Amino acid sequence: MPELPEAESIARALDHALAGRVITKVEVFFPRLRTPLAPLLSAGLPGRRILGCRRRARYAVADLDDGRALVLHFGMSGVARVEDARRPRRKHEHVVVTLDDGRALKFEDPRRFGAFEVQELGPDGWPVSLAGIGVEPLSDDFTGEMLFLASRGLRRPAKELLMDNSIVTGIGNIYAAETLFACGIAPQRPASSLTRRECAALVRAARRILRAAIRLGGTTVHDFRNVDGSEGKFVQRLKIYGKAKCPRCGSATAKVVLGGRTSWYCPACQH
DNA sequence: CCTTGAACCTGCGGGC
DNA sequence: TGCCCGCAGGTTCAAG
Repeated sequence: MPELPEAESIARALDHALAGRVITKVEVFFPRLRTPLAPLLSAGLPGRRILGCRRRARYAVADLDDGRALVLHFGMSGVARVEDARRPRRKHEHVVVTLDDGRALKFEDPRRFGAFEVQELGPDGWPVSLAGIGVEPLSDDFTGEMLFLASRGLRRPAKELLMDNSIVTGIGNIYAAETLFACGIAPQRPASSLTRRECAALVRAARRILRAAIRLGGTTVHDFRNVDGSEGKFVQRLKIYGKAKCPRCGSATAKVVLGGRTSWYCPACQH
């Protein structure tokens, strides 16, 4: 479900809701998500205070007062909620972390592609499992030149370049499509065919679109919900993802499957 | 190394 | 109404 703007919205809301709270109880209701959940039960979490929550890539990282962190990934259908602990459990609520204020952090994920782990922080201050992932698209490290260099020698489609987490993190199927449309670049163009100028334009467009999406609380197409249950309003700003007609020229959009993902584009505007 | 495809899951909407 | 098919904001691993 979430790409970077959705994960950012969740992490900000969790920071507000969880900072300063002490964990009183941890329950799991399914053996595993993407990884086993049993380690949560033997991690000695009750009594630990949560310092705050931040985001890296599509992960929400809730720091604990003992140098470890809760690391959440939302897969395709994961939802985090903070609500009254007495509220009855939903069908796919797999993890419930009860807090000292009578509320609970609840992780719901029907498809179970998500993850909920406790991890040590590495020397860089981030959970060890996040080492080696690509640059943050909203950081100064994401530049046209960097993207251009990464694209050299790659025959893979330009869209896969934008979605490759080992290069740049957090741009998923929706925002890759929107970024390519904004730049007039066809998603199936080989990455190696991108010019310096085009890479610079892609970087500018991606940053602008991601920032706007964060401002609107992300994009809700199907399942995504913010921590308070609200929907992401950027869905109203989508120009090409899921659209039948191009908003720029009015011609019918086309779909192509790249890397197993449906990719919308305008054959008239994107080359 | 690079690229592709499959695997991991449930739910929902459309067609018959 | 019920069944089958295709499709959904992601990640990872194996094989060519």
